[in-house]
Amino acid sequence: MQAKEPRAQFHRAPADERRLALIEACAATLARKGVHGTSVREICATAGVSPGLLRHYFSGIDELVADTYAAIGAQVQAALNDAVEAADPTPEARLIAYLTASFAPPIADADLLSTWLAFWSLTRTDAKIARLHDEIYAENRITLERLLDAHAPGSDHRLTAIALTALVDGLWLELSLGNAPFTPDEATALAARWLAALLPRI
Amino acid sequence: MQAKEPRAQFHRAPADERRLALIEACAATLARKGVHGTSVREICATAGVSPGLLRHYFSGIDELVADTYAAIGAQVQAALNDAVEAADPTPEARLIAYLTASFAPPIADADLLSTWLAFWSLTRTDAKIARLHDEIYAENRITLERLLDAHAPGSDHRLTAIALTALVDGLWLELSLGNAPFTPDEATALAARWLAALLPRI
DNA sequence: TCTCTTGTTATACAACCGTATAACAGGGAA
DNA sequence: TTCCCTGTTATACGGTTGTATAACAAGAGA
Repeated sequence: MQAKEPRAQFHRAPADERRLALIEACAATLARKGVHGTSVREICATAGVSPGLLRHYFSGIDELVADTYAAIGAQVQAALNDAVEAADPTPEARLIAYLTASFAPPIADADLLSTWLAFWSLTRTDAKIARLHDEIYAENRITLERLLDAHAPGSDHRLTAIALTALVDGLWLELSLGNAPFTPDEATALAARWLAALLPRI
Repeated sequence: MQAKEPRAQFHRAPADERRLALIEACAATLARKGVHGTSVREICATAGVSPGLLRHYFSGIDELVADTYAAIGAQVQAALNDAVEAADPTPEARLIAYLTASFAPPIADADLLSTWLAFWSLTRTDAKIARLHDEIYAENRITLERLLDAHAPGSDHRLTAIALTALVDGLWLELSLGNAPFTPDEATALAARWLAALLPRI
């Protein structure tokens, strides 16, 4: 004699709220389970929602992943901008703040890196993710070039921005990947040193 | 009336050869299809072999992926060492050769990066991959420290090695990810500049 | 030429995948 | 309080996943 299970209770949420919850669950799942372990069912379980609901808000899992990349990218850029605004208002302090924010929370975060790595790897497979990657990195580069121009007006900062981004990314990567044989403070000092080498005092 | 298909022809290969073929097929599949698209059947199809054979040489797909990481890691390290040996025998030339080899084939390669990104992302999920990552990066760091010590004996090169590795990794990443707004030559020049800044002439 | 080992294929299996569909019920509108 | 819309759940489907198993045949040894 099998008693029929009653249908689970639920509550109706505003569309924005549900979309955000699914995006956050997607990011968390990518971080904790990797690309391989991220499925519709896993994401929806994390969001505390039945699997079918995903397709009520997104055309499919690929769209959710892309939207998640866009959201996380905007979130990182916002954290970088916050660090700049919180710094002393001199051009140099703002520049240093932008560069070294990557070595402190919320950017130096193991889960964020895991999610980011998943996106990087998808870049080679998924054309939409690749396009988002280009947009996100272009915006980051433009912001950095603007800060460089405020500090040392007039010259072309394209290569300088590339050089700084590469070092910061490399340090952030090893730092957040775990077991890195250096501290955030050392990373900060290296970034400042690289900046000084690239922009010698006139 | 269905004619029974005859069983496919095959030839028996030495164990080493088959293992290598499967490892190469695994790397190629990770590069072209990503983690998501890499399955037992896909790998074996690439290797031109029936799906069951994978488990004759490896305990499962996870072991094959780990062995592939080890093989690719050794291959990269060998390419770096080759570049050093091909350089002029001065300590400085050997050091520069080691650093800039990442911006030329076979290391600056889109497929290699794709595979490498897949491994990076697995680092957070798979403990065996994480251990391999630590070993590979430790060996890379030790080699670099040795080259640094030959060039500037006596001092502690731990942080210098970290700084150089981070910049080279960051440049290699953006370069191989595609659409990078800089050339391999510019990357080489930046690496040399960073080295000069870190090791000022006495 | 024949035999025997074993590398290889073929097939089966349960579990999972993303998606489609229909039944249900939460909760605002009347 | 009642109604009705629709956000949500439940279930089903075909396809794919990793792995287990048995049948087969390649090719070396006798």
